[in-house]
Amino acid sequence: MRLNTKSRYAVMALADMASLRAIGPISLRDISLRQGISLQYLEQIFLKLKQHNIVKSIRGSNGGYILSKHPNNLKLSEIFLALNESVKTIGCERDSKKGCNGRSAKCITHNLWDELDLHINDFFENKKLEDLITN
Amino acid sequence: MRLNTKSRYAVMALADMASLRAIGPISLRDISLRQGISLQYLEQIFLKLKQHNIVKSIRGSNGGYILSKHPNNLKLSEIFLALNESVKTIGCERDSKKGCNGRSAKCITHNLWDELDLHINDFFENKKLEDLITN
DNA sequence: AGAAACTTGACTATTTTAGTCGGGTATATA
DNA sequence: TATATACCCGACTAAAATAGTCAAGTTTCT
Ligand code: FES
Ligand code: FES
Repeated sequence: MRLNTKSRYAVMALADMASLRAIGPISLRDISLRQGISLQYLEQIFLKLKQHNIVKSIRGSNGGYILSKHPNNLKLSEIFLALNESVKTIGCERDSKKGCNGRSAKCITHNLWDELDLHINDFFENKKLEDLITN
Repeated sequence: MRLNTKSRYAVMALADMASLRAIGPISLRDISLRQGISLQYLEQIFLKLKQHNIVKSIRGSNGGYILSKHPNNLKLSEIFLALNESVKTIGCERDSKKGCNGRSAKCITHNLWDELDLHINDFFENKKLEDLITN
């Protein structure tokens, strides 16, 4: 069970931004250099972050991105949501009438995976971006 | 972030066995039919479960598998361990001197993933197989 | 003897991941 | 206004992981 790099890099990049406590925009190029993440990969990631209003973009020379919210107010769950990295340890399609084994009823372990998902989501709900840079 | 089918099936199959509360061995063929899991895939899974002493095998006709422990005493973490399904959401190699970005220091998010791993492992440590069949 | 059931290694199709490539568009500044 | 900087975005791809299947056993019960 592992996290994908997009989600990890997103958190890394945003933590990088937050730790600067900058006023103006921060360019992806700088984040790329500081964090060792491919610039073009960062662009993919920030496209989604922008669509979910986690960052705002400023185009053109001297442009870059700024955080839409104060790090104290940005839950990690919002970041994961933006990247479609849903926690879905479960086997069955969530809305389907059929269970994970193609039968109609929920399987014997269904509730377990539901609980696990909740447990993991709790973690992300209770972590703020600020928490990453203050200790 | 998803669980692989081997781990899910392992828990399903063991829960199936536990819920029978049988005295004698239970054949994979029966589990396969009841739970809708490929017999040959189950064989792969039970090989590992046996190697980790979670089940014992009885060969020959009327053979099958029996649980090595009472379901009340079998933590889910043991099952995941048996299938090498370690929780490793982290980016860097755990023992390496280098961080996830190839640099020497730990990255800004390293502690976060460590905490997440602990959080998830807690869940598995505190769940017993018995918990799946009593409610 | 024959059937049931475990044992094991090798193989493979599919899917997912982790990116790269290439061509844009917008804007600050000289 | 020229130019460099930096965001924008769809398409593509190599590599790895996943989710199995296949084949050829061995053991033991009846
Ligand atoms: S996990 Fe939902 S039916 Fe099996
Ligand atoms: S996750 Fe350990 S150094 Fe980045």
